[in-house]
This record gives sequence, C-alpha cells and structure tokens, in this order.
Amino acid sequence: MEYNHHSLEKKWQKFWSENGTFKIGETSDKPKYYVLDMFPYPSGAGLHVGHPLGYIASDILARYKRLKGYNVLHPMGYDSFGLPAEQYAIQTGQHPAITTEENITRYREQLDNIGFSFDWSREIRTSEPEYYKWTQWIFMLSFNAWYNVEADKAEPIKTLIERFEKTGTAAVKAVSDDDIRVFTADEWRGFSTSEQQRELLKYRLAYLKESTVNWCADLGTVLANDEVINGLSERGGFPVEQKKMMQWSMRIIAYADRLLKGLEQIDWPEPLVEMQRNWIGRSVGASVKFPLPQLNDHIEVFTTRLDTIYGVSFVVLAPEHDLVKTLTSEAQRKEVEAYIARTAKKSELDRMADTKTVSGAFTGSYAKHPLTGKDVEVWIADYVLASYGTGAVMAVPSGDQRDYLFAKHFDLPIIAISDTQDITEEADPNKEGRYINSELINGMTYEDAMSTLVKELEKLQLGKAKVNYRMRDAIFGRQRYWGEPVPVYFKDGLPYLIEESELPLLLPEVDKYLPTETGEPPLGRAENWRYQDQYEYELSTMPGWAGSSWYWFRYMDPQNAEAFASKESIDYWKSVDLYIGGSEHATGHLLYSRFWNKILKDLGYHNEEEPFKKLINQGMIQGRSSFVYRVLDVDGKGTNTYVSFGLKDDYNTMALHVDVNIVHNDVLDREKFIASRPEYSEAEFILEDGKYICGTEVEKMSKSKFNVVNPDDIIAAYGADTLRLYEMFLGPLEQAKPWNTNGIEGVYKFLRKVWRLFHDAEGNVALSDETPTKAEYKALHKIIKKVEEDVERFSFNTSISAFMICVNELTDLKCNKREILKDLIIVLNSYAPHITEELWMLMGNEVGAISYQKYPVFNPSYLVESEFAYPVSVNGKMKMNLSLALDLGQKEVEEIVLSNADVQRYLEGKIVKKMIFVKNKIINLVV
RNA sequence: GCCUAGGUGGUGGAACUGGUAGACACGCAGGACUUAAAAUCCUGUUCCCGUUAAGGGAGUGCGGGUUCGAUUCCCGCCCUAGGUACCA
Repeated sequence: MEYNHHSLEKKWQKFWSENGTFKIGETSDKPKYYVLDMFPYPSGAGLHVGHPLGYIASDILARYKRLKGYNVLHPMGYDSFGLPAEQYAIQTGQHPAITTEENITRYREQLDNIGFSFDWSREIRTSEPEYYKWTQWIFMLSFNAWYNVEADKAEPIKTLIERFEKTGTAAVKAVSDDDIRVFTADEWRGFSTSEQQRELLKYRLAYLKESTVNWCADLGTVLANDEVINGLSERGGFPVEQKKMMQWSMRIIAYADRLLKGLEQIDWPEPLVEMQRNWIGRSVGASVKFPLPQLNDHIEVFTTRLDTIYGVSFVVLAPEHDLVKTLTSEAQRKEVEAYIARTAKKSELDRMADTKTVSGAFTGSYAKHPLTGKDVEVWIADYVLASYGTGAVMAVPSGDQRDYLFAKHFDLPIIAISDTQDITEEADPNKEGRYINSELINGMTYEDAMSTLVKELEKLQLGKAKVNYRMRDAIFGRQRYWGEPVPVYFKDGLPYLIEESELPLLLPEVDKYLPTETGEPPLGRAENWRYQDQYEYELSTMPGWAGSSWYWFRYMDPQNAEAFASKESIDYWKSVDLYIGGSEHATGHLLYSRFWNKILKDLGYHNEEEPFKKLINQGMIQGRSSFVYRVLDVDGKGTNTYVSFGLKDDYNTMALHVDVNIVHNDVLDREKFIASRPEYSEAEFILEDGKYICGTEVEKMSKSKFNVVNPDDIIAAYGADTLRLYEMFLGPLEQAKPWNTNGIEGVYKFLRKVWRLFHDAEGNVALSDETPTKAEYKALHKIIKKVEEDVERFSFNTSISAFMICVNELTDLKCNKREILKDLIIVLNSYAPHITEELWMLMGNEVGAISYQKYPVFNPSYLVESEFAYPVSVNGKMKMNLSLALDLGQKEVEEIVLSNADVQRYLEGKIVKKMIFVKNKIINLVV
C-alpha cells in the first residue's frame, strides 16, 4: 500500500474524535502539565498558515508530555467577543452571534484538519452566557474589593467599611482616587447611604470616575492605552482624541509593584519582560511643592532628580493643568489663551511628531522655590504632558536638555549646580561632581545630597520621596454592543451591583448596533433595559480583554455552574506551565491576565501569584509575495509581455503581485497564470532557462498582496503531518520568518521514507522479529536522546533534521526490525501523529493507545551505554583504551594530544562523554 | 535617542556549557533505473588557487582583544528587525 496521507489522516481524525482519545478527567494521580495556546479571535478571514505555528508546537509538547506520563491539559476555545463581528453587524444587520458562530465553525474545520490533540470537551467561548456569567462575577468581585497597602493585597470592601466604622480614615492605607475625604468614624456613620457609596467608589478595584480617556469617534468608543498605537486606534487605525468622561476603570496601579516583582519569578522571553517593565514605567523620585502664597495653594511637581533642585529657574505646567486659569495674569491672559488654543488644535499625533520646536507662554505669575524662597516664573508648554506625573515640572536647564532648550529660547537663567558640569552647548545631567550654587548641599556627593534634601523637604512639609508610574489605571467600559454587559444599575446617580443570583446579565437584543440618537451606547436601544423595571442598567459593555483575563481557569472546569472553576480543579491544575502565543499581547492581555490572577489570589480563590510560568512567543510567519514583471512600452504603458526576474533589468518593467499559489519554488505556473484572469489570457513570456522565475519580497500576509496561504491547501497537497513537520522545520519557533514552500518536498519525502521502512517493494507490510544490531540500536538511541533534549528546550526544528538522519541510517541498514521501528514511531508520534498512528496499527498494536500509554522510550536507562570511554592513565600525554576511543569516534586515532591543564581534569578517571578529534588526533575530552 | 533580539553558503537553517564551521533540507550539476515521465536511488556542491587529482589559502557583518583553540567570551563600530519615547 502506498502512503496515502489523505484517507489516512481523515480516518484517524475521525477516530480520535469519536473515541474521545484526548478527553481527560477532572483530576488524576499523575503529575499534571498544563500547556495552553492563546485562544484566537475567530475572524472572518479564517486561518492562514501562520496561525497554527504555535498550536503545532504546543501540540507536540502536549503529546510528548503524555508519553512521559503526565496528565496533560491542552484545551482550545475562542475569544469570541470583539469589534470585527460588530462592525460587520453594523454594515449588514446580521447579529454578531451568528457571524461569530459561522467563523468558529470554519476555524474548527481548519483546526481539525491539522490533527491537534485538544480536549474539545473543554472548549470555551467568551461570548456565551455560561462563560461571561463568570466574567461578570469577577467584575463584581473587583467592585467589592479595595487594595490594602499595609497587607499589600486586595481585600473585600466590607473590611474597609469596618475600618471606617471603627476609626474613620485614620487607620486606612489604601490605593484610591486622589480626591478622598478625611473623616472620623462618627462622621462616617453620619453620612447618608449615597455619601458612603460615593466615598467607597473611590477605593473599589473596579470603579467609576470622571477621567481623561482615549476617545475614538470612528469606532464610537473609548480605548485602553494599549489599544492606541501612535495616536491611532489599534483596530482600524482611526484617530484618537483625549476626552473627559465618566468611565469604568480597574485599579491596576495598585498592583504595579507586584506586577514588576512577579516578572522576576517567571520564565518569559526577555523582550517581553522588558516591554512590561517599560509599560509599567516605575520611576523613583520625589514630589515637591512650589508654594503659591498669593493663592494659598501650591504647584506639585514630580522629579527624579531632586538633587538638581537648586538649579530650578522656572516651573512649567502642562497647558491643560488645573491651575493655569487662576495663575494667568491679566497682562498675559491673551497670550496664554492663544497658546492653549493652539495646542488644543494639535492632535496627539502632531504633538508627538513635533518635538523639536520650542514653544510656551509665561503665565505672568511666580511660585516660591521651596528651599531658597526665591520667586520662579511659572510657564506653560506642551512638552509637559498632563497625563504623566502631576502635569507640572520643575525646570532645571543645566541638567535637562528640554529645559535647556526652553531656557535658551525664552532667555531664562541657566544655573550650573555641579563642579563637573559643562553647560556651554547643552545640558549636562551627570551625577559625578560635587554640588555648587546649592546652599544646603554644596560640596556633597549625589547620595548625600539626596538624603539631605528629602529630610529637609519633609521637615518643611514641602516634599517627600515618591514613586511614580507611567502606567494608568485600565479603562474598563466600551460604548459597544458585542461585549459583556456590566452587571450594574444606577440609583441616585450611583452604581450598584445586581444580585449574584441574577447572573448572567444577558446581552439584550437591539434593533441596530449603533449609538442612539442621543449619543448613548447601543445598549441604550434595548427595550426596558432596567433593573427591576426601574433602575437604568449600565449601558457600556466590557472591553475585549475582560473575557481573556481569566480564561485559563475556566478550562480547568469548563462546565461548572456553581463557580468559575471548582476548588479541587484549581488546586490540581494550579497555573499554566507553558503558554504559547504572540508578543503583540505584551502590554494588553498578558498584563491584564496577571492583574486579574492577582485579584483572584488576594481574595482567596487560588494560591498562584503568576498565571503563566513559562511563556514562548512564536515568531510571526510573514507572507512571501511573488511578482511578475510586465514589460512597459516606450510610453510607459503596460504590454502583454512578462519578463523573467533574472532578465528584467534589460527592460523597462512594472512589478505586479501574482498569487503565490500558482508559483512553485519561484517558478511561475504559466498555464495557471494565463487562466487566472482574462487580461492575462494573451500573455507572452520572456523566459530564462525555459522557466519564468518570479521575484519575491517579504510582506505581511494579506489578501491584497496575494500571498495568503491556507493550511487546507497545503494539507490537500501534502497532508497534515507534512504541514506540521514543515512548519517546525522552517526555523526556530521564536523567530519571525517568511512562509515559503521551497523545502516542503524534503519533509514529505521523509514521511514516505518512514512509510517504506515498514513495507517491502510490493507495498506489503514486512517486519522482522530479529534482534537488532548494534548499529540499529545506535541510530534509534541517538534519535530518542535528541528528541528528548530538543522538546525540553523547544528546539523543534533540529529534531526534524535528526529524524531525517535516523531514517536515512535505518534505510541504509535495511532495518525492518519491529524492536527498532516500534520505538521510532513512538518518538515520532508527537510530531506526525497520523502516519504513526496508522503504522502503529499496521504493526498490530492497540489503536489510539500510542498517544497515551507510557512507554519507557524516553527513559535514560533504556539507552545502551555504548558511548562512554575511560581514560586509563595520564602522564603529559593520555593513554586510554583505544578500542573504546575508536568505537566512540569512529575514526582512526593516531595520537592523543592534550594540554597539561586539560589533563589535570581527568586525573581521577572520570567518564568521558565526548572526544574531540582534529585530524585523527584527539585534542580534548569532555567529561 | 533609548531598550531588546539578531547578522553563518545560492536559500531555510545547524553547531546546546569555547573544541573538525556549514549538520539536515531546498536548489543546482552530473549519473543510475525507465521507451518516456513520475517516483526512487547514487555522486558532487562555502569561496579562491590547482586542467583533473593530490594539495594549498581564505572564511561565521567590520576592526581589535583574551585563549593552545572563538560563530560562541570581552571592547569599539556598522547594519537589520521588534518595542518605546518631550516620562520630568
């Protein structure tokens, strides 16, 4: 029988599905291993060959770990709330649920074709009420929680109320809004319910507050910071502006330090860890007050260089700063207002792009320097951002280049503060010298100056050490339809939770998926969208990241109606051992997931500080576009002649994208090209060596570039096993690489060779029960060792090369021994599950068992210890058992030369694992 | 600008803690089998010199260094990709 990948793969996929081969029970006595892929958003475009890369890697690992005796959780599901289905609904009127369902069906078909060992009985979809019930429940948990700084964890809100009742705000150290009231226990008890609720809202982890948000008018919704890239929306690339709105937020700032600290205990790629660090943006410094005696107020600034405080020659406020209005003098009012108007007109994007022009305006007012008491001018300028720190800076022209340029431009004083400073051309921020012109700290070093200044400012109550974060609290509401409803209603203008027993709060039906005439979100269109028929429900829905911030727990116990997952299953599965997905989620999903994981931990639902112990970013597979070159005539018009890539420089040509599916190894299938479009029907070609060679370029995979490759097409031609092997063979998992099928024949050929090992020339199964030779064992044991090493370090591409070597060796040895081949296919099973399952069956073994049963194949004692040699004695030159050396090195050894230093290391007669030969001489031994 | 990762044949890539650089595969060239094709198999394939061969020389982005020995470690520079940015 020939290797017929098509029927064979379909057969086994059906078998696995019908027999529930990969279904696992709740818990087990075996050690657990949880390997998770980032679940996909089911888009309308379906999967292209880039998507399964990570899934294939995780599937190999899952199957391998099962063979090693682990109970493996390897689930899949869909992040099925999201914007594209809603945009489609706006255009067509089709309910997003229907679009989503259709897309999921397509995804599932494509995934099934690849032969993954997912436990589909655990599938989840974030848009299903059974699932989002628990997303809403976690929101309620966060609403009912506050962050206790003393305990450094979140606690139920009732412990805060207890403190208020006993001691008022005096004994409370919490992460909260800035505008909290200070009150005694008596005052608290005197508050009305509304007053109490209003105050509690300032402490809740999920809270409602007037805040500056990223508003995207084209999408009709607010966006989180990570959904805005260079001032444009991540989805669609629409402009985003700043706007003040009442908005739901999550107090992620409370966890900033723990999110940073946690990065040290997880095994993640360095770039990703770095991205999260930068995103959180912790900077240690001080907050300093510059008094405004005339207003009985002060300007608060944040600085990381408190030591330069005597170099302050002016203070700069962001144009949006609250104090600007009151500080502006009559004389300066016109100028200041004109400046504010000018900056307001500039978009965020312009403001970022234009960082070279110095601009600003004097307010006409002065603030007191906190230490010298001298007057310093107060300016406004757009280089100070309202959204960072306090929106105000102390300007030290001698130490900060931006301040320096500003001072030069407006002719403000520049005060040198260090004896090593050179400020003739630019600012000099060095910390090496001794301070000058600095009263209190003259002559001191940096460290001494800092501690002196902090003490002095604290004494004066004009400043203190402070840690500032770049990260903002996460905006949680979206003015969209296709998301989880927020389980909140409003009474007296204040938010209250619905009862837990009333969950899930189902997404209501609406007539259109657009905002209402009054500009309210689409849920405003729902009829009678009120709690108990009288209180308005919240109209915004949750953001895309809500459903994905806890989904790994749901896989542990996906059908549970009583809890997001049972305590037993959480205790057993704990956290994800290996998480595979793209790095584009660095500052979104991966940060929010860590955040919610910590909330759930603090409130006692599990014990894991971090959800994903190890993480691997699979590299993006880019498209490899192909081009044909149309010859242009003298007028520059296109002709019907196409010139091959190598000859195109002799002509005036124009490059045209050509569908990569009619190009093989860069050679154009001319017949298919002619048939592809009417305008090509008369095409003529100028060939090189009888072929039309296409030019290529690496671009993102997209329809418009005709470079999308559907895995289904590859599977139809070569089979799923070839696709799996080939995607791994393409290069290191973590590296970005262009898709090309140039080498796929080699992988396909390899599988046919495997097949032939089991069959004779006539195509009949022909296996021998003879005892294998030493050479055969050696070939087998090399591959077992290699695969184990490679899988453990996620180097899948190298083990495929090793498989090829192994099979070539066995073919050369004409090996058809059961003893050898049985083990070979067990080892190969994780990579190519279909063909191995078939061969396993042809050997007469129990079907479906290969993927589960524990064989001793990956056990070290299973390997023959033939690869070791022992040094016998040493004396400048090493004598050793030369027959063993020859066996090991397979080369003729004339002499052994080692340096004296190396010789010393082997004096005690250690085992030699490896010998290094240079031209028939052993030059080193590895112990 | 800053942070991170990387730079190896015609191509994808291998070389794990410093030890024969280029495994394996593609492509290419030649050959076997075949009426022919497909399939399969064999030989060669880093570059340069040497007609062939024997042999010699150079070689992992560039320039230095450490070492008996460097793709690997150190210093300086160049380039590519990703992230990030008036962050005070």
